[in-house]
Amino acid sequence: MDSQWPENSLADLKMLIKELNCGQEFTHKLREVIKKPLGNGYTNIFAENLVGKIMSSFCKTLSILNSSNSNENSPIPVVAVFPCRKDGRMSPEDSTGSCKKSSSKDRRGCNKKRKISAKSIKETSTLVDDGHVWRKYGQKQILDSPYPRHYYRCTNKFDQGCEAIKQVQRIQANPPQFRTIYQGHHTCKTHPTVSRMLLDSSIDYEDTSILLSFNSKDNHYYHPYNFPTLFSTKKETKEEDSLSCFYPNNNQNQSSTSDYFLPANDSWTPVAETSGDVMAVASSSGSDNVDYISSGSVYSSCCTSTHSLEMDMMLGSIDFDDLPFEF
DNA sequence: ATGATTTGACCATC
DNA sequence: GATGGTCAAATCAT
Repeated sequence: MDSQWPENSLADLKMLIKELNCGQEFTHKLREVIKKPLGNGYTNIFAENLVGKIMSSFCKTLSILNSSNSNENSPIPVVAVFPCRKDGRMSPEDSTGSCKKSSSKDRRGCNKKRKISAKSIKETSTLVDDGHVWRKYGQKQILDSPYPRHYYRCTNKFDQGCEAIKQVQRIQANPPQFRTIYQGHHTCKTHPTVSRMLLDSSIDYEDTSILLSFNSKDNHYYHPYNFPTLFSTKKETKEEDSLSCFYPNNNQNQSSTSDYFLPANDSWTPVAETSGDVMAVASSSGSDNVDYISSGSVYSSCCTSTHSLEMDMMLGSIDFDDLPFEF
C-alpha cells in the first residue's frame, strides 16, 4: 500500500480527485435541471435515476481514493510541514519561508504573490459550502467592481501545510451571483463533517437528494450536499444539541407513509410526513420539535400532531442579508 | 485566553 | 504608478 501512488503520480492523483469532484458537481447541477417538471407536469424519473447512479459512482470512486490515501504512510503530505506558534501562525525564526527579518513591521516585506497554479472558477447564485474550513486573511476593493474580493486560505495551512486558497467575490446583486476562484489543491485531511459525509461510502447518494443537518453551535443551517446553501436563522439553540440528518423518502425500498427518515443502524425511523413544498426537515436531540424549510422560510413544529404553516412558528427566512458573511 | 476577522500597510507584478 | 495578493497588528467573538 505504501507505494500505491508513486511520487511522480501525486500531482495526477490530486488532479484526479479534483476532476472527480468537478464531475460530481456538474452531475448535481444536471440533477437539479432534470428535477424540474416537464411540460406535462412530470419529471423524467428515468433520467433522475441515471443521474443518481452517476452521482453514486462518483461518490464511491472518491471514497476508494480517500481510503487508499488515509493511512499514515500515505505519500500525500498530511502531516505538519511547518512549525507553528500557538496561534497557528508560522514562527518567523523557524519558518521555511524566504524571509527572516528582525521586526514585525519588517516582516511585511515577506508577502509574495503566489505563482498561479491550478485554478478553478465557479460561479454560483448562492454562497457555497465546499466542505473545507477556510480562514479569511484579507479583503480588497477591486477596481471597477462594487463588491470587495474576499481572500481565504485553508484553515489547515499551518498545521498540515495545506496551500489551498480561494477568493470569493460577489459579481452581481440581483439575481445574486458569486464567483469563487480556487487555487492550489487541498493536501490536508478534509473537514470532519461535510466532506466526510461526501466521501462516506455508507451514504448512498441515490437516496439523499435532500439532506439537511444543522449546526447548533453557530446557529446556522447547513445543507451538506455537494454545494450546500448556507443560511442562518434566528433560531435559539442549545449547545448540547446534537446534529440530526433526515433522509427523504425517495428510496423505493421504503414502505411507509412518512416523507423523511432518521437512519439508525440498519433501520429507518420515520420522523416526518409532509406535503406541499417542504424541501428539508431536521431536528435536534432532546427536542420535541421538528424544523423544516418551506417557501424559503424555516419553521419549527411540534411533531406530536399534524402541523401547518399557519400553526407552526416561523424561525426565520432564508435571505442573503441573513448570511454570516458580509458581501 | 484563545481563535477568527478586520483593515491598513507592504510589495510583486504589470 | 496602479492594481491586486498577502501580512500582521488591532479588534472582535466566544
